[in-house]
Amino acid sequence: MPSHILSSNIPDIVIGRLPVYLRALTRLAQEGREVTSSHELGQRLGISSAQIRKDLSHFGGFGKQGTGYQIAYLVEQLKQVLKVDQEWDVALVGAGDLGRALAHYRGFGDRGFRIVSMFDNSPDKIGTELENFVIQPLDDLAKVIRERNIKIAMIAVPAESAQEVADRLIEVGVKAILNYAPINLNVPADVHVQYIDPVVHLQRMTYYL
Amino acid sequence: MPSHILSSNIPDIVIGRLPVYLRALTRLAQEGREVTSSHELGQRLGISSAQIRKDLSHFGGFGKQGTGYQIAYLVEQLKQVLKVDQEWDVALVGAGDLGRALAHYRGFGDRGFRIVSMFDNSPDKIGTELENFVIQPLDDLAKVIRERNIKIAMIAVPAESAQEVADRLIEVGVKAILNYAPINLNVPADVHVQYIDPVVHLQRMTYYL
DNA sequence: TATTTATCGTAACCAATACTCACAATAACT
DNA sequence: AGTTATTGTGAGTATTGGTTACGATAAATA
Repeated sequence: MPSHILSSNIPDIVIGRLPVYLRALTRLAQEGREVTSSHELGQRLGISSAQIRKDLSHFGGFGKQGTGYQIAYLVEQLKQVLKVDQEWDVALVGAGDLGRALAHYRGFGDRGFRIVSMFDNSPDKIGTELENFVIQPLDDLAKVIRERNIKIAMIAVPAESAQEVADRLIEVGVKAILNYAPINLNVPADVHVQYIDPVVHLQRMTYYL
Repeated sequence: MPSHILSSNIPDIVIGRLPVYLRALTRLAQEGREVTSSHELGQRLGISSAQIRKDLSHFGGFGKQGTGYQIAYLVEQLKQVLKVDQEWDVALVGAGDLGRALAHYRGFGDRGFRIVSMFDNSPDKIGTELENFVIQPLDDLAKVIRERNIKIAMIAVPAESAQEVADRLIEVGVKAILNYAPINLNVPADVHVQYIDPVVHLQRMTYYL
């Protein structure tokens, strides 16, 4: 077992690829495959086989020379590394079109996440039932998140209120935020943020057209 | 004017930051500000001022020593660089929860994009009116995209059909794809893809929790 | 059993590059 | 005229990201 497992100096870019590997492997498993190789996986993902082997080797030797990788086993190991071998409770703030689409999305459950509560401050939305929970007022946010010890939240509110929502989330212990609001958030160093802004993503491509 | 403007060897990572600068600058303008500095912008975005100046210098000198950057002018210039000083027609494939949320999203118009047609293959969705267009059958995809010369598409269909949809889009000339389906797409080198998978983004953070 | 083929894990290497630092140049303000 | 603020960029550095190569191992085959 490599010593650097604990030292946590593994490049972010490597961590960033692991979920993609995991997704592809899960899909392979769904297709009925039991074994794969770094070559095959690389081909599917447009990544060199060496890169994949090196990335994985940061966390241990998951394969067998001559044979390849047992898919089920590798999936299990990657889930452990990414800490998604458990189910995380997630709070969702904002019940607009996007918030509701996220609430309906069926893809969270089997990949490690479960939306357990949803907040909005619009009177006509509060109290509405959606999936199996009720939309709660923003004022209950602190209480609920503290009680359930929620560490992950998704922000789907307008840009104007996003920073304030983030501040409140962080104050009560949230450490990871998936931000759909088209604005940069200022957060302490120990809080992680991922941004999803379709326009930014589109604008990253138009340059090359 | 630097000579390397044309040579197009500007690192992707730099291009990737420009939309974020643009977004922050637009916001500053909305707040009524007229001038800003690399320091201020950097502080807002958590980036060093030197980095911002260097990024911008790839494309020309947009600021004034001693004064800073005229926000309106810099916005205009960045839009030009990113080619979003025009409005791009975008096709949207998939009219599920997510597709409909995207169709309703008001944030595209003023940032360079306009969804002009929407496709689905479910009989009960085809023909439905949504915003100001009618959901069309997938079989019309080629015709419409060719006619309108659409270069950008968003994919919001299940993983199973995403690759096939991508293939059809590419065949009729689409060069940029924003893929919401949780699967990797195989595309030719001249086609650009950006991925949005909330679960992948969440899994990139759980590692650090 | 010996040989061939497939594949992993990793050491060594290389090159890109990403970012910082420092400073001259310039503008505005006092 | 002097002070302060700020840009644009040249130089330098460290990172690091990725490739290549190869020994080790496993399975298949002759």
